[in-house]
Amino acid sequence: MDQRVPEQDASGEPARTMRADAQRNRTRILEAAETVFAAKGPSASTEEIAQKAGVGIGTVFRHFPTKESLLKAIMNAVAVRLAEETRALAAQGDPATAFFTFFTRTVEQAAEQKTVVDLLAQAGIPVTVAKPVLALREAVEVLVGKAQQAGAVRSDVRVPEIMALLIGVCQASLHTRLEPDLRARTLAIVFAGLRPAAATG
Amino acid sequence: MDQRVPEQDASGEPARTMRADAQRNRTRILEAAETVFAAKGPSASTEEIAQKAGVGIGTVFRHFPTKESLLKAIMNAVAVRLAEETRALAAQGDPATAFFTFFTRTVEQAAEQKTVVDLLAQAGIPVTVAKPVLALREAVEVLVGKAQQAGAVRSDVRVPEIMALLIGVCQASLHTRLEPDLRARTLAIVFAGLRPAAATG
Amino acid sequence: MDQRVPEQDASGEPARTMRADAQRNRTRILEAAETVFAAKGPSASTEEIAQKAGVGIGTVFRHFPTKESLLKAIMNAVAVRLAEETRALAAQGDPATAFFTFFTRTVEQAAEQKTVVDLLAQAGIPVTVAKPVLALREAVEVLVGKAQQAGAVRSDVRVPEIMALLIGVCQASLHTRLEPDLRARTLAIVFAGLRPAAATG
Amino acid sequence: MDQRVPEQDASGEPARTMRADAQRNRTRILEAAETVFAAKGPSASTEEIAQKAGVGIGTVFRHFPTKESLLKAIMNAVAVRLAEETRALAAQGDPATAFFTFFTRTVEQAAEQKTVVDLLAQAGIPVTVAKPVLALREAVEVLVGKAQQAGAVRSDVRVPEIMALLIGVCQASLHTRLEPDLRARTLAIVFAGLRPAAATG
DNA sequence: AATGAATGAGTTTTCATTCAT
DNA sequence: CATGAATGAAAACTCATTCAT
Repeated sequence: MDQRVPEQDASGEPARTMRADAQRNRTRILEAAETVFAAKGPSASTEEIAQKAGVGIGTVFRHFPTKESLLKAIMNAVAVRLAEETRALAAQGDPATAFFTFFTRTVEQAAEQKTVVDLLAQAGIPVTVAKPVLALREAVEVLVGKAQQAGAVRSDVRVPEIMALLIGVCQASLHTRLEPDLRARTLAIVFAGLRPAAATG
Repeated sequence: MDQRVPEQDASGEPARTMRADAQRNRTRILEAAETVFAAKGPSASTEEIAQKAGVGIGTVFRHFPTKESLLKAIMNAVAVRLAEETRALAAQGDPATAFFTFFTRTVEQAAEQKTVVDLLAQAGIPVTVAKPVLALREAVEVLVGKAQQAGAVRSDVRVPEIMALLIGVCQASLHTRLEPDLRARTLAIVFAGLRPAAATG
Repeated sequence: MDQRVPEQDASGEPARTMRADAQRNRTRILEAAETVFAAKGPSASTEEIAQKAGVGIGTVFRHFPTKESLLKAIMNAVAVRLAEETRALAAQGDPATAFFTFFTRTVEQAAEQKTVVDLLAQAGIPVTVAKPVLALREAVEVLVGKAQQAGAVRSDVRVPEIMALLIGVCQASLHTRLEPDLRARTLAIVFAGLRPAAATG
Repeated sequence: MDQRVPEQDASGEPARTMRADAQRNRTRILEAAETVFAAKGPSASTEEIAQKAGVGIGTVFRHFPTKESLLKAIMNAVAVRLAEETRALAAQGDPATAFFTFFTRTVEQAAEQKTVVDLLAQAGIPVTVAKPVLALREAVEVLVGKAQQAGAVRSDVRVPEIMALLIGVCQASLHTRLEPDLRARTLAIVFAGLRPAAATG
């Protein structure tokens, strides 16, 4: 009677084999959590998330025994998505542009998503990061590497400081709340700093 | 018969004329609050602050009728301090260096002080900021102006994006927690982006 | 699988379909609240009510998100009860007696119940009263109308002043605390004032 | 150096011999308390009273060691005033009218003064009433006695029920908030009940 | 004697987490 | 498994009362 689903995950670590409805609930909770946390930050109440997901609060806690675990799960989910996008960009044509496009796009998303910022903050710390977050980090490394080979990014900069800048601008973007113009000018400075001196002169 | 103290302020707006002991307590509360908020962020409990300040909780609420008002007061206090430091730097010798010194120093402080970050976040938003925060903003403007006249900063960058970067790097610094090396490399990129292209080539 | 109870209400507005235990708790809270408020007035603490009801304080606030809402709920509950009693009296035999019986009985209850008094006070004010309180007001109107048709109450008195007197004597009764004799003499005066002059002479 | 004042009291029990300024403060506190309690009921904060009186809160507590004692003091003060007015009415011309005038006037005052109501409530209870309140009670007795001798009030009614009615109508008047018309009709019923049957027919 | 700052117990309210249904 | 009711430990805030100035 229990229709098991082989787990496609793509949304956090747990879930080995799950009843179909449980799987469905898990997804809905994650989606709701992402929306709510994105809007109100991590202090949003679990109850609200349950409501938005259309499940009882008990169900939320069955899937994620702790609020913190829920937070981690959605970070991972976002990480997976971002990593995918990043890999897609890396696979595309122009290596010189790809990295800057990624950077810009990420900051734009962050302007509306507290979650992305927190996520990136985690990716910046090399300790105890879950696999999906590491995957993101690696995808970025690839992107940067190609950009450097293409001469679009100075060869002496390394990934950690790029992540730091990415996080920083994302967070600043959050606070400056959607001022596309200002965002562009801020990015321009960072990009100027990343490009080889020759490329600017 | 009530020995009054003329109030030196430099630490928040209120307090016209205050009994000496009240003044003392107010200061201790602000210090405690700064420490605690710096360590745990604004969700730290008022009770803890009272304890650290060595006063009853009622005393905290007598001085700051709302948690938010306490938060604002310490933001202002930090702003006053930062603004003073900034002005001092501006008055000093080399305009070409002063701005970069300020930027670096502020980021270093932020690495340990959540408060500074939140404060700067406020300074970045031009809406309804208290006077001390505005004062800080203006002090930065002066500093940047001088650096531009000295040819140390590109003349087309404006203060808002500089504030955005400052906030961003401060916040990133908070998350990367005390990695002086990484911090230096991150700043190097930003500074490279700020300097005129000619200066680099 | 959640045995629902169709709700008989008669005790406040909310609660569409409720789990049996929740229904039980709701009732117990209302009873406790009525007792406690009756004894100590509306400044009694919610905690005490929770204790008397044998539930955690959280449960009280789950059912009544505000102290005020609890207060309103019990007023409504009492109103419902009073209105029912009043209608029952109106349906009974002698219209000439029914009204006076109602008046006397209500005052007797009030002698022990602060709540009833406050409730009646509400019924006396024609502004924004909840439905149950209005229902009570209407039930009284019927009762008075019949008494007037039976010639037991002067035809020129109207309901508002009767409510005012009812409230007044109830409140006085509260303060004079259980002096049945004095209560009777007080009511005698009011009743004499309500009866047609002819009936007295 | 201490200019003592022989105490004219008229405002509560304490105060044997007092420095002139202390006496002044005491009076101002009582006045402020009466205003504030009248407006907000006994739950008004002592701090507010101190402020309105223009004294420090410590001063209030020096004069009235307990909030309750302050409450009692102002009740007494009002009682003294009422008793005086009552005696004045008794001394005047028409005994048949005096009592009804007193009743009406008192109710009118009560419509705006919570204090008067609470005071009268106390007067209704024969236990442990302070002297001034007793004085009021006696003044009313005189008034009623004269009205009865003049045949304006039934000879079988006694003071306690009259006090009960007075309290009741006062309180109702408080709740019905200043509806002069309704107040008049309510009083009419009570007065009809108090007058001898013959007088009505 | 006056002042007003300090105190801390008490009150309302929220929310993560558990558990009976 | 799902549900949502129950729980109770905080947390913010109030206020009568005390006490140093």
